[in-house]
Amino acid sequence: MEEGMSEFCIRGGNSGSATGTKCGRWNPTTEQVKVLTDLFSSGLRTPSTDQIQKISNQLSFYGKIESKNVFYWFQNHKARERQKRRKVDNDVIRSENSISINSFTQNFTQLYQVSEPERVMETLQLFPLNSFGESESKNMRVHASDQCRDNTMFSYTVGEQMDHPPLDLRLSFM
Amino acid sequence: MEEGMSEFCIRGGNSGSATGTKCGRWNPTTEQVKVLTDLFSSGLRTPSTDQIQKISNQLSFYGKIESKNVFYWFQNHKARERQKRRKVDNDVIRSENSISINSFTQNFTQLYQVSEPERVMETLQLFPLNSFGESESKNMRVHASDQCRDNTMFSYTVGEQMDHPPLDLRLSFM
DNA sequence: GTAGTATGAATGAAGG
DNA sequence: CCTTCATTCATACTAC
Repeated sequence: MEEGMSEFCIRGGNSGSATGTKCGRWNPTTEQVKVLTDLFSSGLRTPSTDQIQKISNQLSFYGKIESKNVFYWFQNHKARERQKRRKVDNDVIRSENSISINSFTQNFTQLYQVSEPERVMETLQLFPLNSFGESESKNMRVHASDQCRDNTMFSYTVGEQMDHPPLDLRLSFM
Repeated sequence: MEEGMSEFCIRGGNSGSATGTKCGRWNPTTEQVKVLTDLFSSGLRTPSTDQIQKISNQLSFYGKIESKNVFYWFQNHKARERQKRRKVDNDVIRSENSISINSFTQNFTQLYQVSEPERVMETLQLFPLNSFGESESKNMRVHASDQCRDNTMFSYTVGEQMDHPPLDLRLSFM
């Protein structure tokens, strides 16, 4: 079944991300993950094809990557963020409601901290006209227009350790 | 990437599962494992969010647990059973190719003991301890169609014609 | 204390 | 978007 695995990727510029393993699937480097994460926390959630292309192109500097990897990354990240929030919320609710057998153990149960308080905004210029506050209301989903592919301009620059060209995702027609 | 998920667990109802150690990750008690295993062998393989919540809630009687633990448990258990079965199948094939016939009894049992009826039982009241009865589908997902394509604002659009058909750009770069 | 194994957690990749 | 599968990483546990 798995004979067709094939493909070794030497992981050229890998710098400590994961154990350099033979990969049949994309294994992002830490830099790639950082950039993607920054983009995400900057509000980018569903990049357009153009943006995907540009991001992918830029990230290829750090190692092998394809557009679909970027696409999937955003899909997964978004979905899991949502899923996590949902599960955690429910857990908190449940634990508040339930009797809690051992009292104090459950006292400071899930502090959880859904990561990413914010702390970003290094040098990202983006969204000329859209707040991207990432919802804060737990059970509500309806925030008007999640983010309508409006982010026409999306310029990203890493401030630290510049061994790569700055990411500029301006769309073509701008 | 780390969430701040450390915490420790006192392992409330622990009764001999493992050496009670401080844990950075969930460490199920024997009772919890037993219940989960029972559920699994009853045919439950992919519990819904609702079921996960209930199971988790019930299992919290035995010790600290979160819903994601239940979720992962089922994911892993199912996956590993499948994995095991796959391995067995391969062995069977191999042995069939090489030596053959007389070992078929053994292979037979191996092959067929794992298959299962895939039925979902919503009545998992194996736990007489809590009476909660409401099955509130609190998980309602508004599914607000946040589909705002390009024509969000300027919707004076000519006629009915959208700019383009609802193309799925997923395949464009694969 | 090291190796090996069982298994919790995470995530890339799809499918629908 | 949501769900599921496959693989992999990380760690608790056991045996030596």
